[in-house]
Amino acid sequence: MPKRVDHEVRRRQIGEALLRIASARGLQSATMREVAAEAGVSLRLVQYYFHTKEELLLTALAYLGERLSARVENRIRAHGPVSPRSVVYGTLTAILPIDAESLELTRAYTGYYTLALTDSDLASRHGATYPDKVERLIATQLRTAQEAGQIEPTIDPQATAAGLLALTNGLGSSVLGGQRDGQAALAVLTYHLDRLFGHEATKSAP
Amino acid sequence: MPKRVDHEVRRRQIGEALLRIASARGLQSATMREVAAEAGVSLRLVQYYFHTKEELLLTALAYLGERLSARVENRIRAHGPVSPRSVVYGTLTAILPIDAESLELTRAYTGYYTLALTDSDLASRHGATYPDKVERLIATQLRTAQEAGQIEPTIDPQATAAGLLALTNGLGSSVLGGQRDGQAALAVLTYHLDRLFGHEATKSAP
DNA sequence: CCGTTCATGATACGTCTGTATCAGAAACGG
DNA sequence: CCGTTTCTGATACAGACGTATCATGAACGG
Repeated sequence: MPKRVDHEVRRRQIGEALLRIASARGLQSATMREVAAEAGVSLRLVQYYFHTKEELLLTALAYLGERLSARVENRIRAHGPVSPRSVVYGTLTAILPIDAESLELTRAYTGYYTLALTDSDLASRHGATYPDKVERLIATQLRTAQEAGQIEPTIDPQATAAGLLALTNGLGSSVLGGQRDGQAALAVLTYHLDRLFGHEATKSAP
Repeated sequence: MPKRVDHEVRRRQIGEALLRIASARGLQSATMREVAAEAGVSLRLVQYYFHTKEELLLTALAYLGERLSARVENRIRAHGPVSPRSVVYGTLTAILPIDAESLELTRAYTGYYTLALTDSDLASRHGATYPDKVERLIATQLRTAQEAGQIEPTIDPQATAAGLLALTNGLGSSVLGGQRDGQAALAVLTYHLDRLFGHEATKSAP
């Protein structure tokens, strides 16, 4: 039986093509024909690997989630010694659109986010637990930092974690909207982290 | 000359119908036919008052901006004595989706925001100066509060203002996404304002 | 009452969409 | 070489979209 190609590889190629279109021209421009052209395959093949568009949309969303998670983990590992501050910094800067990859990811994510606001099918068929996970991760790190005496004991870790994540998301929106560039957003985020942790600590991070 | 109706009134009725659809079912559901049905008029009349859909979209966006500005001003005036803290609090809570009106406004705004990310026509034909205005307003208030000794002299008003606005926008996104309700978001915002200003001041605000 | 304005109705056109169906070509394992 | 798998091509269909064009009715100022 001549099974030349891995179906999962083809599906991922097509799914990534959709994400590129969603990032560059918006999710409403990601039609079956456009995705086929972007992936360099025929429309017929897209229908071959994804029987319906909803399946393609959901699969690409799963790929997007995987890439986001992988980026967060990579950024955490890349920021040297594993301290609460570096974990929080790595996590939040992974979400912030400061380079080409995070720009593509956040732009595509915004499209899905807006679609999920009105298409309840997408929201129900997709676990929206991602932001909650990140928020809990940060809250845990803040508690650890508090026990280690690295941040003020009077702060509320839960409220602060929610605030930091919301701050980062809001900064990301302003970057996508063209209100400021990624470096300016990173400066604002760094400023707030500096006020939370010691002022001199963040400067040593790359 | 029998000029029975005010054209501006009719245009506003139709434009508001589009905003209701954009908020409830998304901007992609706001077709000419749907808008006509929502406004209770014929499709022909929508074409009569708006020669093209882009004109309708831009006009409704202008109405949305007016309603947002009016809401901010009303909230500022409603929060009693005009202090920097009450102005900042009123401004930010006007943006936060905590009641029916702000929910509709922020939901419609999100649709336009996402559309503007990819349709450069909309972005160019519309002054995106709104967030900048709000940020400058808050920064000014923070400077005033700093001169009056109401907040710490070591904080950066500009970075703090950008952070507060981004925080509020991020909290709003989490409310729309169903991650938390409006009251929880308001609690997080109040917590951060309490840490910025005196802890006992915000409690007196309604 | 008469003419202008406001408004409706039915209908149509061209385009794009997701989806489906035909046939057929290219590649590779046995 | 043969058969299965992978992939393409052309084409079609029904529906929705923005837009346009007909005719026609209702209301009100002069």
